[in-house]
Amino acid sequence: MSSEDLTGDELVEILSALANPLRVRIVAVLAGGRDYVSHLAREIRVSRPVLHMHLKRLEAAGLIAGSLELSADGKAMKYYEVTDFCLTLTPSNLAAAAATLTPSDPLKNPPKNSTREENP
Amino acid sequence: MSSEDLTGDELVEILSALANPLRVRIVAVLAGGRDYVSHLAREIRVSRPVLHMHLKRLEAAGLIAGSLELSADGKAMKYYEVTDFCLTLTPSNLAAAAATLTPSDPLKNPPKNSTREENP
DNA sequence: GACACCTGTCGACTTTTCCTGACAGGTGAA
DNA sequence: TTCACCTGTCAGGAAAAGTCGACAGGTGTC
Repeated sequence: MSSEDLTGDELVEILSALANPLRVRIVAVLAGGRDYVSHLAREIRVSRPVLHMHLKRLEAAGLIAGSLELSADGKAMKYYEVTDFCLTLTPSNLAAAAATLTPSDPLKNPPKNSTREENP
Repeated sequence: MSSEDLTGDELVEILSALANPLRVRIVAVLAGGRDYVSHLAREIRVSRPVLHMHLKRLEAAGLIAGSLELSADGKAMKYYEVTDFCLTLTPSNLAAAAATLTPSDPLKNPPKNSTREENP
């Protein structure tokens, strides 16, 4: 996973996934070895609902990957591990990514007063 | 500016500064050349108060630098330009940064039900 | 004087993010 | 059955982020 292969939106999603101390810590722990949700929650002292949300966010960004497995005694365990990503952030790199950004979301701008269309 | 020189908190600040489409676009425009606030606001179609906030955020993260100058006709112009940063994000890199994170903020956890310390 | 341009800040509003507590299901062991 | 462990989800509220409009100051030109 390299910086050049990403669209601007994907890059922002990755960056906002990493823009949180707790999520950085999650990635850090998983970088030391794969782990399952409940154990990870005890490891970093957070509740499982919170951890579950952050794991989903990290997985959606493609930074970690989860797999549901069955342990030796038949219990379902969801193991997560990091994907070996490598992003390089430089001004020119960001400029290239910005060129592929969604153009300022026409979905959420106009519902205000739209009196500018009659005056080009 | 390299990834290894940063503390975990600084890294999170940089990441959260970049975790926004508008701010990525600001950096992208400034990567093409320095610019002053009002012109930049027209360039990317945002109001000046909004742009001002985002510029402060980017400057606080050390990604851009502003300098107040006087134009030829005596007007005060605040020019911003990008600093040539270069961050590399990898799992091991994040693990190293996580080791220097502020330890989960003891300032904002306890103010819930504290039946043990009604008398400090 | 009025106007156009530049700089900044303030309060109020809406939206998003984050956390909590309680809930649902499942398995195996005492 | 009861317990301990595993999985997931839901509504509710607190905090932060983002946006908007109006305000303050400055300069120079018509």
